[in-house]
Amino acid sequence: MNKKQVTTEHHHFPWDHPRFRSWIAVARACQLMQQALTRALAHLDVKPPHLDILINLYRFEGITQQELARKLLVGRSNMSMLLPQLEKRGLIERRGDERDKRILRLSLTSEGRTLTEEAMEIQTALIDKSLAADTIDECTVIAQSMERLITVLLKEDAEISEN
Amino acid sequence: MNKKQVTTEHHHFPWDHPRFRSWIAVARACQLMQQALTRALAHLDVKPPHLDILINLYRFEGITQQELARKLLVGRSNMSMLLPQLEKRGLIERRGDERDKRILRLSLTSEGRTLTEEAMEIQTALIDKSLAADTIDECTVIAQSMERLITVLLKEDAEISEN
DNA sequence: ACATAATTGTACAACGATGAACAAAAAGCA
DNA sequence: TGCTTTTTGTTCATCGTTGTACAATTATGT
Repeated sequence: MNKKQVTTEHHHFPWDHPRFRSWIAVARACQLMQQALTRALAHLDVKPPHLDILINLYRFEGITQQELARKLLVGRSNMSMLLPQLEKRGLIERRGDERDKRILRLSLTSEGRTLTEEAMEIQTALIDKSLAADTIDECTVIAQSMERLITVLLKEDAEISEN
Repeated sequence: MNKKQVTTEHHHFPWDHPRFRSWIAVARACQLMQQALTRALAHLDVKPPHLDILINLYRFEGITQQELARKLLVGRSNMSMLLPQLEKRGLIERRGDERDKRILRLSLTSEGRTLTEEAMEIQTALIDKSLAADTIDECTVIAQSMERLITVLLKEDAEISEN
């Protein structure tokens, strides 16, 4: 009994499948992290989607709504819903471009920048605590694996959009 | 210029922070995987939340709605919305427990089991393709890291719920 | 036993995300 | 130049998820 009889395992059930198990863990971890981040940011009246936007404006000043939506992997209509809210709160500015009157260039106000820095510190602290048991090497393995996966799936998306 | 002047890097920006970068990649990968899975399952008229339910009923026959919600990290009301849909489609059954008349015990019908097996194969194939570049060892590193993270955050949740 | 608290599932209102249809502007092309 | 196509952003109807309030049932404690 219990001897290794087969070298090519057949994985009758998905949860016996190493990649499947890994991915399930990744998905659950994401869900929990999202919930934890939502609570951690609540006192700033900022939710994860808002923070995603703010961080990208922090990095890429003058980006357009379209580019922002593409980076965040959401639809343009989503930006059309969220950005006016942030604008009314005085966190961001939307200025029309002179050369191309279709596009709106986005930037943080100084209050927006301050709030973003606060929120990023909270998020960084949460991530740090959650991954505290991992070495930097392990983090690098994870990052590279996920970036490969992102590349694979984005390439597929592009091919689908081509029709 | 460009000489290494500091040995203790201070990570002025989050995106220079290894753990932060790793986590951002994880989150984006999850988003893309969710979208890809939605498309891959569309022809079965099954969406990722449905599949999550079906897989858990496949593994844990006779589970209650409460337990199911806890496993899936969603609210009970969510189950109250989704399960009747699956029941009307003849994929699952809900039977009241005799000893405790509050709870409903869930199980798959034979059609539900068949559909679940089909859908799991699709999901497994997608995961396999997406993680094809990773060795089993790398997958194990990822799974262990994520499971540690899940443990950490679940423990926090429990402490918060205690009040 | 009885009253109170906790658990389980449901109903509903509120919020967020999505995709399709639309208008305005720019680019491509004859 | 004029016409069509593409790009950019908005609006709106729809769907999914959440949290709260509620009813029914069970557990707890005196």
